[in-house]
Amino acid sequence: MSERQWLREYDPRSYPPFAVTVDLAVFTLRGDDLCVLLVRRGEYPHRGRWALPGGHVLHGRESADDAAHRELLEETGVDAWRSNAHLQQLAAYSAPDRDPRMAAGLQVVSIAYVALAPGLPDAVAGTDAADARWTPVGAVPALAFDHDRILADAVERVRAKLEYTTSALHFVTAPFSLTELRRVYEAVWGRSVEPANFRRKVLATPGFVSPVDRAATAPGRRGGRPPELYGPGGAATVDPPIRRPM
Amino acid sequence: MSERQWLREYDPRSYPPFAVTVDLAVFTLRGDDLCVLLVRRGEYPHRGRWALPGGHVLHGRESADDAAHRELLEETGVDAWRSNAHLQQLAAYSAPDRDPRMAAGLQVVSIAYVALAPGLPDAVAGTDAADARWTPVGAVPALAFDHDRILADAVERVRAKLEYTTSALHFVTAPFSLTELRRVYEAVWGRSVEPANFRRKVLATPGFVSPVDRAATAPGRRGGRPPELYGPGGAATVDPPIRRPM
DNA sequence: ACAAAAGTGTTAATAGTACACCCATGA
DNA sequence: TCATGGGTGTACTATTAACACTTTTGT
Repeated sequence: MSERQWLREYDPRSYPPFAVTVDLAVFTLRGDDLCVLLVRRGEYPHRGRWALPGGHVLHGRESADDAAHRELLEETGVDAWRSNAHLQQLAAYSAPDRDPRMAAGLQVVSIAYVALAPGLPDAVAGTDAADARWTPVGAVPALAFDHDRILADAVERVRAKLEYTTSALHFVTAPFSLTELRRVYEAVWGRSVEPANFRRKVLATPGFVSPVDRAATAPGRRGGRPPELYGPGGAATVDPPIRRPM
Repeated sequence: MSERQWLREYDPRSYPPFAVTVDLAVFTLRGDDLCVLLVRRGEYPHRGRWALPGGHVLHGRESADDAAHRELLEETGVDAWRSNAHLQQLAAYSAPDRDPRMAAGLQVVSIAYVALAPGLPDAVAGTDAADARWTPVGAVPALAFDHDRILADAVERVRAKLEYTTSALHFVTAPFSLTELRRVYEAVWGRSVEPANFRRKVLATPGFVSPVDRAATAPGRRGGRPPELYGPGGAATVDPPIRRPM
C-alpha cells in the first residue's frame, strides 16, 4: 500500500480526542512593577476564576505560534508580528488532570507562551473574558488550571532571558534613555542595578542599543541633566551576559 | 448552570481532532562524536524514512512527560526515572503541515524531548521501528516530518546546557576522570578545551563532582599517570558558567 | 629511561564591583 | 544656586586564557 492510499483510508476519529490550546503570560512594566495580564474567565471550565489569557488552536488552519499571535492581538491589541512586542514559546503542559474536561473524555494540552510588551493601557476585555487586568507578579491570586505553575515558569524565563538577550528592549519604546532600560532590569529582577556599570556594559555590547538624535524632552521629567537617547541596536544576544545580582 | 452540569453535557467530539505525540532526540557519546538515535519508520506516514523515535501520548492516562519516559524505555531500555539518564522537554511543534495526516483531517502536535544517556550498546529496534541506529550529529540524513528542525533545536539546547548546568554528567558513568568529563564537552561542542583550566573550573564549582576512592584502573588505559576519580556532586547548575570557546 | 597521561604554577588580559566625582538642566 | 538626575573616572577584585612545568604510571 502506498502512503497516498494509506492516507485515504486513515480515520482520525478512530483515536480519542485531544484539544490543543495556547496560554499567554503577557508581561509589561507599570511603574516599578513587572505586571502580567490576567483575565477573569467568562466561560466554563473555571468560570469566574482568574487565569492567563488563551484559547484553542484553530484546527487545520493554525500552528500554536499563529494562535498565540492571534490571542495576543485579541486580548491586548498588540500585533507581535509588526510591533516591538515579543512572543515566544515557553513549554507544553499536558498532565491529564490539568483540565476538568478530562472527566468528559477530552485531554487538553496547553502550549504556553511568554509575551513582552511596552507599557500598555488598561487591559481590554476579550471575547471570552468578563474582565481583564494587569497584576504585579508579586500579587497574583490563585489561578485556574495549572496557570500558577505556568506563570512561575514564565517569570523565571523572563528573568533569565534578561541576562543573555536584549529582551529588555521589548519593554520600552524608542527613543529611550539608559536609565529607562536599567529600570526594566530593576523591575524584572526586583534588585537595584549599578547605573554606572550598567551603562558601560550596555554600551560595550555591540548592537545592544544605537544612539538616536535627541528628540524633544520627555514629558514627565522633574529636572536634572537630560539623558542621551537610544533605540534598539539589532543584536539579539548579550555576550558576555549581564549577570543577575545575588 | 453549574460547572458540574456543564461538564456532563460537554461533548468533546464536537471539536475536530488533534493528536499529540512525543518525539525524542536521544543523545549519547560514542568515541569522540555526539550521536543521536534515529529509527527507520516501519509504518506510515513516512514509512522507510529516518526519523527521531517517538509515539502517541496515551489518551487520558499520560502526560507528555510520561509518554517520553515510556518511549525512551521502549527504544533504549533506559529508565530515566531511575537511572543517570536525563529527559527534558524541548518544545512543541504544531504547524498544520508538519504531518501528512493533516490531509486526512488530523492535526498532529508533537512535543519534543531531549534525552542524554551514557554510552549505550548498539540501538535496540522498537516496536514500530524496522531499524534503529546511533548517528553522529554531523552525519544525519534528511529526516521525516520536521525532525531536521527539531534535531537542530535539540543539538543547540544540549550545547547551551553544558555551559550552565551539570548535564555533562549524564553522558558518563561514575566513577569517571575529569579527562572523561572534559571529552564530553569537547565532543558536544566540537572544540578542544584547555585541560588545566577545565579541571580548576570544575573543582571550583561546589557540588559539580565529588571525589571517589580510586577503584581498579580502567581497562583500556595505555599508560600514563592514573587519574583521580569522581562521581556526580549533586549540584544542577554551574555558576559562573563554563563558556563555550568562540 | 622514556613516552604518555594527569595534575600544578604562573602570568597577562579581561571583566565585574564599588564608589567618588563631574555635568547639564529646571525651578 | 541648589536639587536632581545623567554621565565619567578610577581603584580594586575576580575570572579567564594561555602555556610552561612537575608528577606518576606502563613499557
